[in-house]
Amino acid sequence: MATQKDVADRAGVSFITVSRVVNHLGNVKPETRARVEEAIRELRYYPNRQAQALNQGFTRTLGLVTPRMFDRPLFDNFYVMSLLSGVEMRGRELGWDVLISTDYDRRGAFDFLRVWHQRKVDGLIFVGLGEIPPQQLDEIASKGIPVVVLSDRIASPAVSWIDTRSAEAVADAIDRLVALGHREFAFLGVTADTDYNPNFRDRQRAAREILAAKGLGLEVISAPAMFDAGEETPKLYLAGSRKATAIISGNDSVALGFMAGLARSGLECPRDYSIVGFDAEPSGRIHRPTLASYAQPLVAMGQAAVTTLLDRLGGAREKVERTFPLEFVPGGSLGPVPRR
Amino acid sequence: MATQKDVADRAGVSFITVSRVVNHLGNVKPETRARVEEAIRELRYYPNRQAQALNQGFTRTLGLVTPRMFDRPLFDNFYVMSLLSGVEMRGRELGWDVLISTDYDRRGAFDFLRVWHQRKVDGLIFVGLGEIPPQQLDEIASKGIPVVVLSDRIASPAVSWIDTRSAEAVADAIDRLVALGHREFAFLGVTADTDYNPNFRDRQRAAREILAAKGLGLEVISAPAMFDAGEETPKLYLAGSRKATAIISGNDSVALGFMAGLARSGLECPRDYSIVGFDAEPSGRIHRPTLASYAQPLVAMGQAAVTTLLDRLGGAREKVERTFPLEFVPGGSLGPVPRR
DNA sequence: CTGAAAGCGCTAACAC
DNA sequence: GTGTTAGCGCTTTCAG
Repeated sequence: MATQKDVADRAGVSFITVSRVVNHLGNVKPETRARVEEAIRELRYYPNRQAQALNQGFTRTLGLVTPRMFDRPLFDNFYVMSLLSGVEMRGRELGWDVLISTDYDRRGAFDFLRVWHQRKVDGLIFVGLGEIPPQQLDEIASKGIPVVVLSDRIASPAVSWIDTRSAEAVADAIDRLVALGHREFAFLGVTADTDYNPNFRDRQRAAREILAAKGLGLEVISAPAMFDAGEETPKLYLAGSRKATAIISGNDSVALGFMAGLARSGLECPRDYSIVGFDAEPSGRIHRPTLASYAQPLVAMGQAAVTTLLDRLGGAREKVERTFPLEFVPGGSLGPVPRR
Repeated sequence: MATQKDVADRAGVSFITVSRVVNHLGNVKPETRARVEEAIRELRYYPNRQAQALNQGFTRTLGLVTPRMFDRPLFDNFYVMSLLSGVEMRGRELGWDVLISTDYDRRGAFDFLRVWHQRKVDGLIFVGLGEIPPQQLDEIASKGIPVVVLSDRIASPAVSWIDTRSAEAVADAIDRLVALGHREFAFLGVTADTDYNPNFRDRQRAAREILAAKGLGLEVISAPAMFDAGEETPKLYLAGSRKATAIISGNDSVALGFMAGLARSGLECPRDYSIVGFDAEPSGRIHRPTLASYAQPLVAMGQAAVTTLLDRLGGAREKVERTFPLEFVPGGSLGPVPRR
């Protein structure tokens, strides 16, 4: 592990000259520079970022924080994975590494800010956090911790956020379904995730409001957990007194589980009901019928989070609120209201 | 950002006492300890890991290195995502954070070891690297860089690895297909990825050898890239003179693309051909027919990589070679050989 | 143009 | 039991 001192010895200069060469600053005679650069190459010297960080106060690392990223490692990660892709891509472009910080504890016990306090990262991107405890929000504000939240709108003036315009998409979905003759709507959610997952919460709320404005109601079918969507939500649907013909699902994976469950009871889509999801994940393209859905520019959102965070680290103080549109992805899961 | 000194001032002791309390070592009078602990809580003091790392020489962070993790951010990440899940879970359990390090450059230009050289991490887990340039292997060996490779078998005595027993699964698949009467086999690969992706390479090689031992041949159908599998491999298959009835696909996502492509030409599975994949990803369960596949214990492999790496960091010097079995996941994509 | 000194926050070794 | 000194590798004054 070569240090600046080793390089300096080899090049016959003092270590401070090495520092200048490495950081491209100060006046260094070209030939001195050349000698130093050669020594750097020979010794495969890399600046020790721990030491740089200790000195300069920043690490060029950003933290991606989520309390539940991997609690279903094999299933519902299309969403977070795509965001992570965007974060990682833009970070790499700009020379920043990404540290992943997760936790499996109950919400309250999860210290979202740990890696920042430890000075492992300079700023934080929160994903899928649901509610941030007020105490931690206060701390973010009082200490000026650079935080950008993905996929939720945070009231605190200290926290910037990036979100999608879910309500627009929900309105679009309802228009399409109404045009097909549907009048009985249900929202497919997950109990544990609905108060946890801001996307589900926003979509459900938007559906209720938009339908109410049209004089229509919204039944809510919530499985106890995302994982049970294929088992429980179909049962709940079948047990209901009146059966909605138009289903808006919190996301695609819940929708696909639901469709599979109903198929086992002989209910087919779009013959017996229509359904639309969110995320436009690849599984929905493979399913028969294909699942109508709303694609979110997740990679672009991850990239925007990095840009926003680095602006903040660069000195920008204003809160940033940025929304992205969703795009309808047609599918065979939408059809005319069944006669009955 | 409170430091040990701040805590010390508040508790009326010297900073070294704070250090002792934080690290639970040395003799500290219980009441002194209590006062210090209170000051720590009041000031929300966290040890600065940069400084600790500089001093102790380690960071309690490990690097997950892949040169191509996100170059198809939206599609073929079930595999890497699951490995990452295992790495992250086990790391968290043991108090280690995970730094993601990727690159989009051509292989040769990618400096796999950068984050280690920079002392941002203590050890590295490589995923999906294909070939590691000999020069970097030499450096790993000569500098004793702690590296564990996931999903490939590295000859270098300096590098431990974790892999699956692909050949066993290929043999099992061939047995099943032969039992169904199939005699004409093809391997579905990806040109760009075959010499890149050790899994594809191993599976193709195993298929060739096992079939040769039975006196059977293997046609190879390789799309130019993973992304083109749904466009190009069906064309290549249809253009071939004799059509294999038994297809072994490098992984599930290529298989699903292939099936969709052939369906457009009126060829149906399992009526016209049988196909088996690898990874057992959720999309294959959703597809009709369901895709027979081989599940890999990816999360467990990621966990094993962390354990192996930490053993190494703890002083273990022996190279570790560990293999995991694959498990057959039945599917409707296997059927008797078509009469023709 | 180059070097010497100080200090980032922390821990290890050695006093008292 | 507690404090002092030195130093991890680097950058930032300030000198020469």
